[in-house]
Amino acid sequence: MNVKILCLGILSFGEMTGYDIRKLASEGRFSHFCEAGYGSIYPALSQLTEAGHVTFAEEAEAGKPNRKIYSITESGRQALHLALSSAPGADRFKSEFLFHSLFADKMPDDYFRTRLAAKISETRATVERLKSSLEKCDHEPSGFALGFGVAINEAALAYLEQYDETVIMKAALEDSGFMESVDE
Amino acid sequence: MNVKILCLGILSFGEMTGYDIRKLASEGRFSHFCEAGYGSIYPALSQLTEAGHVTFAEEAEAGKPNRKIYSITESGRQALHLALSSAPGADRFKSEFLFHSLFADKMPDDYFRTRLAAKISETRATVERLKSSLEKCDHEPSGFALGFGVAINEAALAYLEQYDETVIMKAALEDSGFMESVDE
DNA sequence: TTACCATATATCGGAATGATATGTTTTTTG
DNA sequence: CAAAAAACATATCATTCCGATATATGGTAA
Repeated sequence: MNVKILCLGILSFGEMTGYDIRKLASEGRFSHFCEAGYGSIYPALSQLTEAGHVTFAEEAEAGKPNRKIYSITESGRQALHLALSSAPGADRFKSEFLFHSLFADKMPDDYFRTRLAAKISETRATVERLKSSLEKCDHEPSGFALGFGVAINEAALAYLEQYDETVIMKAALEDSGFMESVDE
Repeated sequence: MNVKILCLGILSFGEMTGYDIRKLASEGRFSHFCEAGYGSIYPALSQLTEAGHVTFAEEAEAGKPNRKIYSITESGRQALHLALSSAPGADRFKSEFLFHSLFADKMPDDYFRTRLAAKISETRATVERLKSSLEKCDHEPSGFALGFGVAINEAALAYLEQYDETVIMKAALEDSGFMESVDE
């Protein structure tokens, strides 16, 4: 998901600074399906300015250095429209947690249980955050995207919680010496 | 998710070529939570060889150019263990589809419906693929990861299908002129 | 008052992405 | 059966992206 198109898309909702764009993209209401840091946003905005797809008004208040408020141009809207016209690339999910979990059997006993617990509370927090964003949201397309986020995170949470219970049960059975008496 | 650690992790399951690693990472049973192409795997393997974390046996059969079968070394296992010891980074989900969907109301009528339909069949295929992998899988940790993939993709599918129905209903109502008669 | 956090811009090295080049073997299909 | 397509296998390269860091100010909490 090209950062330039991402910037154009976000700016199509209203003018703002590069700082604001980063906030929306990596903390705000778009952050559950995209990600972009300063290191990609500022260069993207420079290139977009050069190409005439955005312009900025420099605000030079007393003391404060400079504050560039970017806004999308007509040519920028056309570029965005063009990008939206071709089919979107495939979704991609990356999970270091799942990667780590592959080696659960080669790591200390508490390894997986600790990570699972952390993941559960993290996911719970994500669900809460997305739900409250969804409640406040009056823009239908954003609501659709937020709803998607809620749906998959709730499913993830349910899966992890269910797994957690079976793990706890297993551990209890092993501790009580029940497994050995059955296995051997 | 560092490609070097990814390679070490995959090689910890058995020796194989760079080609095989790419296949597992971007088509195989790990591909639903990671992604790596030749452009990152081959350099990673070179660096890992230099560092002594992997070694390779060059197979020079008649005609065939070269086939490097990589295997992890003891130092590689230690490096992997070390990487696994620190907490995993946050999961990240990127969706061009959701990004595109943000602009549904500014695009032609059939725009969103077409993309939604495509996404639904794509997701259905993903669910099927993951489920069949899960059935064949006898490695418990991999089963956990696959189960996670099934869970979130099934949730995504359910969400999209439900949304699709409401979209179809709305379109039908609008076409029949029902909406106008109510709205005005 | 000292530290810390939010605002805001910007750069830089290292890493990853995506496409492409090259060449062989195996499989499919007309 | 031959031609075409797909799979096998390594490798590089330009562009893009990531993560950390530098800089500077104003507000707020310890």
